[in-house]
Amino acid sequence: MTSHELVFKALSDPARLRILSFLRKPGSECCTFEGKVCACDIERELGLSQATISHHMKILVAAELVAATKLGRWMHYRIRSETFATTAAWLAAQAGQDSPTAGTRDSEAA
Amino acid sequence: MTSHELVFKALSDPARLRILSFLRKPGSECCTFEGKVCACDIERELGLSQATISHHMKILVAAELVAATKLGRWMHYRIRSETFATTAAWLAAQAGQDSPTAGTRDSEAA
DNA sequence: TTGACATATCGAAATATATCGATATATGAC
DNA sequence: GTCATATATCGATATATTTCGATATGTCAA
Repeated sequence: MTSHELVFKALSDPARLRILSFLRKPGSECCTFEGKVCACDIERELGLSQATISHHMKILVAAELVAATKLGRWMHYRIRSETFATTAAWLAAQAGQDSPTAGTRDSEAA
Repeated sequence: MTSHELVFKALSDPARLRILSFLRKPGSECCTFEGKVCACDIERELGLSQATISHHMKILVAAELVAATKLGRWMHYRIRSETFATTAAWLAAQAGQDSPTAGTRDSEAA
């Protein structure tokens, strides 16, 4: 599985999209620190079990959409903007004719 | 399922990524016409059954990543660049602080 | 060390997805 | 009309994913 595939798979689940949205604008919950959010906050926000949140976070971290830091007992998570930007650039290249692999044919008219 | 979710789910399968790549640079196959590619070409290229290709094309069209046109007995497909561009822009907005829903907190340091 | 708590992992159940062969539908040729 | 061909749909199977409760691991406090 390519890295882009990993990212797209990570983005194709509603629970994980909610997690990412929450990471961008968390409330003022118990464990939140410097814009990083702990797993317990996400669990409360999403209303899913602790095991399920842990599973989703693992997928988001593997896709490099989220960075994880352990602070004592707590895991703190934050968005990894670089990955969003890289993926956006890849998609934009797919939209245009600017990819080095393109050029043999015109597949774009509308 | 949101439209972005549909797109990401469509992009998270290796067969469909191969189809999109082929649509961008098809060979000079039998049914290809004006940069549009027929289902039989994709079937030959991917080495999957006709039923499976039909299934994947339906998903790509539903996600609006591909446009389909019926020409006689043939379905002709082409990339829909707008959707790639729109999705790229959405991802870029997720990466930055420029979303109107953001701003209450700093979730970006690296 | 013991106890409490945050998170990870395990095993299982429910649901979704990818894939195929078989068949149905639609279109062009005759 | 009948036949051949291109694609769609159906039904089945294999695999993957989401979710949970239970349990393990790791860390802090006393």
